[in-house]
Amino acid sequence: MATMDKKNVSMNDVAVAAGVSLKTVSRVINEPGSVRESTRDKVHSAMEALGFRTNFAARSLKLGRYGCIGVVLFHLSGGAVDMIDGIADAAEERGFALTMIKKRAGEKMTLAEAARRMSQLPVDGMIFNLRQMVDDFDTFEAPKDLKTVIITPMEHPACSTVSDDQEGGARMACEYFLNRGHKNVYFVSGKKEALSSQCRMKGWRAALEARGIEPPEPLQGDWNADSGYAAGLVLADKPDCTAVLAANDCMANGVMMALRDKGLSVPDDVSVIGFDDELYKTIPNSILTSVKFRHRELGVRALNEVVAGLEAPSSRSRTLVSGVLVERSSVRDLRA
Amino acid sequence: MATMDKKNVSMNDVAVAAGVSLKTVSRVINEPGSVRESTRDKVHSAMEALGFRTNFAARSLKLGRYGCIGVVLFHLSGGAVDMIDGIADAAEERGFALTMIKKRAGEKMTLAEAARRMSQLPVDGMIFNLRQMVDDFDTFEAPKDLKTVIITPMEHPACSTVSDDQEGGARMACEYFLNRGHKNVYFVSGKKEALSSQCRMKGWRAALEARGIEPPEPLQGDWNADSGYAAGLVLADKPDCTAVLAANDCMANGVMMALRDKGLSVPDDVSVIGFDDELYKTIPNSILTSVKFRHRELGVRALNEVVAGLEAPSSRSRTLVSGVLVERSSVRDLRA
DNA sequence: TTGCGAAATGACAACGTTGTCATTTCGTTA
DNA sequence: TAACGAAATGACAACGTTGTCATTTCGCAA
Repeated sequence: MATMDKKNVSMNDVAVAAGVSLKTVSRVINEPGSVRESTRDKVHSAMEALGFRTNFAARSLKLGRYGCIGVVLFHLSGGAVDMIDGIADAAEERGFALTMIKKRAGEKMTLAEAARRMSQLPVDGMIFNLRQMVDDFDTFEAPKDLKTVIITPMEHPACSTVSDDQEGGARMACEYFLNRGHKNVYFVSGKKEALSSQCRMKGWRAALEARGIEPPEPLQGDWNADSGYAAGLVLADKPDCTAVLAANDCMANGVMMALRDKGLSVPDDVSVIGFDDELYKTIPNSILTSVKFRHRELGVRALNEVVAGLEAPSSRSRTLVSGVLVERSSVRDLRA
Repeated sequence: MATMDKKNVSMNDVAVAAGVSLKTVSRVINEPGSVRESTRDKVHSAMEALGFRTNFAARSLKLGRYGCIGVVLFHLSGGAVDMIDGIADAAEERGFALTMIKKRAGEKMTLAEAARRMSQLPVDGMIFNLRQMVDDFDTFEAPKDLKTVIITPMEHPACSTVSDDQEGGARMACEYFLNRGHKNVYFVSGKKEALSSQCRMKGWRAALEARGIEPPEPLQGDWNADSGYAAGLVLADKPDCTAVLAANDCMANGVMMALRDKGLSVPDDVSVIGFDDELYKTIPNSILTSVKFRHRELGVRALNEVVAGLEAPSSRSRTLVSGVLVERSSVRDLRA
């Protein structure tokens, strides 16, 4: 509606239109209480008429901060949606926006590169989502003035980290088996480069060894049902196999289908636990007991950790978000 | 290593340290060819020693652009990961970062609000991901200087839109049935507020009506397998039901399980097609034929559309990304 | 009405970069 | 060596906002 000659409407334009000074316009925006109502109205009308919007660059230049948190996606997988959702919601709540960059498919990216790129963008702090190992993990030094949080199950010497307690979740599942009279637990892994698979395997090993049980050779899967099915065929022939822990629900389902095809029943002959609790979405009346991680919570924690550390970027903490065992009927109690 | 007295190292600091002028430092960064090599080296050393990083705010203030594209997530669901992945990759390739905000869970957000918030952030253009209807959709006017692309199956009077061809995909699936001798197709819908479900239903209707077939009453589902199972139980009792189109793979699987439990075989007795082609991840040896949309491609197109329109924000286009029918064996050819 | 303190408003510099234009330095030819 | 054009470098303003400090206006009591 209004005349639109200049490209961008500045506070000065508003000030002239409203017949007040530049500073008064600034005050109307940032400290409205300190401006007389009649003046405020004039300014508001002028802003409306001219279609004024604060200039982000000028504002942050003056303030020395952006109100944005950087997010680097090294890897974007299924569970990442909920995590991003958590990050975004928490950011929203605390008045931050997100600035996002991503490792390009097929390209390598080190933490140092990611940090260098991010630090040229509008960010007050940053979150790295790191689900696979990266070359310079141990040697990486974060910019001293930019709080950096890494979402990863590994511990970092200098940066704060946040992670699902993958290891604890796996231990919990194993103990659930063992407490119900199972003498051993077989394991089907995910893709071997995935840290979550590695950690789940580690937790499984630890739980067995804690009870003096020698862990059997783990079966290698690739997250998908077919690899679980293949593993299930192998396991069906092992007479001592009464309990199987699969590194995700899809493979767990593959295992169950293979067992069934081999004439075995779950849970009567073999008990199974998976991870992620998502099978119920795809399988009606799903019976699979599963370890569920709270990815959303993970994102929330990561963002809060960054925001909390904005003033003290070199602080360091380690947060573990515990998993939950969602019980259904795929585990038999052998003591009964 | 270097002394760190000031909070931020500016070009001026570098210039002093290198014994050159401010402008020369600027040139080393932006037009290295125009600076003598010996000078360039001095400046580079100084930058290194002081840990200089260009100040985003000052730079964009001067340039009048940010190199960032805004992304508003009205709704974050499963398929969104791949789309975000596509947006992020395409952005990366074209040298843009992403600025992201999200509708808060449980809160309403209009397009106008989203645009107002985004236009105060560092963005040169923006993408709205809109998978449900929003109050001000038809009346919304985008900021005249900010290219706006909406990812949505609906047509917008003023903004460019990008979408999967949901309707076309559904038509394609129906015709696939009809061309194989089926006389009718039943439909199981997703959540009714979801635009994708609405469009899939619309395409299904259109395909049947185009052949003079009266579409049967659609069955209401909620995307999950259990609702598909319930629908399957109903359909199993309909003697004229030889073909079922389910609005996603999970429900399709539910339908198939119900049919099986009712003693019917897929595809011998009833044929089934789903959407999204993701069942194979969860079910070993999956037989389900499914319409797959290229979400990644969708994201890439959306980003490219924004970038292409940066100079002419008021331009308007409509992009449809076609789906693909992934054939497996869940459809019987009745003509054989 | 005058005087006074408080409230409201304004003038100006500064944030760190890049564009414009002027100046210096260099390499070459007469 | 002098003179010249090209290459390299520098001085200064400008982008649009906010902080500091000075000035004006207001409401109220004397």
